[in-house]
Amino acid sequence: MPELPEVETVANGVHQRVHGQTILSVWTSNKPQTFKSPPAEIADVLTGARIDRVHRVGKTIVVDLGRPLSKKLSSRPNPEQAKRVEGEVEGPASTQTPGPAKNAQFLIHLGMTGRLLVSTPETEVPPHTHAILTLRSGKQLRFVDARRFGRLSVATETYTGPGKEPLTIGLEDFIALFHGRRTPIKAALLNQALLHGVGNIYADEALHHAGIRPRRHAGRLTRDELTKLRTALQKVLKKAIKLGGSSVSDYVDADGVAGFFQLHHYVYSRTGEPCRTCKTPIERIVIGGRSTHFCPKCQR
DNA sequence: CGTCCCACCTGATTGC
DNA sequence: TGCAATCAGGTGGGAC
Repeated sequence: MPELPEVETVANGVHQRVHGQTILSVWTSNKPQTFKSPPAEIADVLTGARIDRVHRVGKTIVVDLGRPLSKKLSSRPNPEQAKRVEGEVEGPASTQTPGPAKNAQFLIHLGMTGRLLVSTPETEVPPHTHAILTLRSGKQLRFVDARRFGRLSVATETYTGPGKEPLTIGLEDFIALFHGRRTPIKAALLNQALLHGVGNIYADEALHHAGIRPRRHAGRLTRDELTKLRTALQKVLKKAIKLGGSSVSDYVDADGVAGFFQLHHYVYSRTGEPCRTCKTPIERIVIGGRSTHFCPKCQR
């Protein structure tokens, strides 16, 4: 489910629930595909770290980690951690507890079905759970992902994502992204190396709002059309974030996905239904292997 | 290098 | 009802 608005909603919800807390222990599943960094490294970096901030870059949830200054971390000492910390240079070792290097980050990509849940330990662990972080408050942060397209990793350098942020990119930069590209504009919008965060739903919705056919070559769109497209994209994403804020809170509680489908789509998943603007039936085609929905009358 | 296409997975829905 | 085929909001790698 997760495109930029969903990921932002989840990140904000998780931030509110867990920021400032220290990670006491980490459990990971044995499904190697889920882990882009070795599970042992993830556990090593996370254990003892403090969650300073949870935010979003593109479609990735970024957890900024810090090292708590305090004395007592865990009741059970961990020899591996102790060894690693000795080797670190910064700060007086006596006041540092184990944890990541400065500016370390925990990166979570939800893939198609990934969920981040904040649960009590008593809550039954759902099927397809791949990571559990136990926090000092006693709560657990759990990563659950049935389809296993999601990915977990740690980074030591600040993660900036593969492309530009759709919400903040300036007009000239936006126009330049598409210059000379022969690929359909729909495919270009999905290319995370250009804009990161835009997925199938919001690409279709933005193109409809801008009145542009999804098969148009990106490089042949006029300045005027690209100006409209940027405005439409930002408007659609912002509106979805606003709606998501209230309806997706369940993502981080117990039961996941409830509610986000209330979103007011104009074309996505509305094949054959009347266009909300002109009543013409919405058409579905395939571009780059992705289903694509548009109004043949409103979009040219 | 840019673009296309498929594999990677499980589960929900559709169709026979 | 049962079961197989189809489809799903994402991405990375190999083919062209």
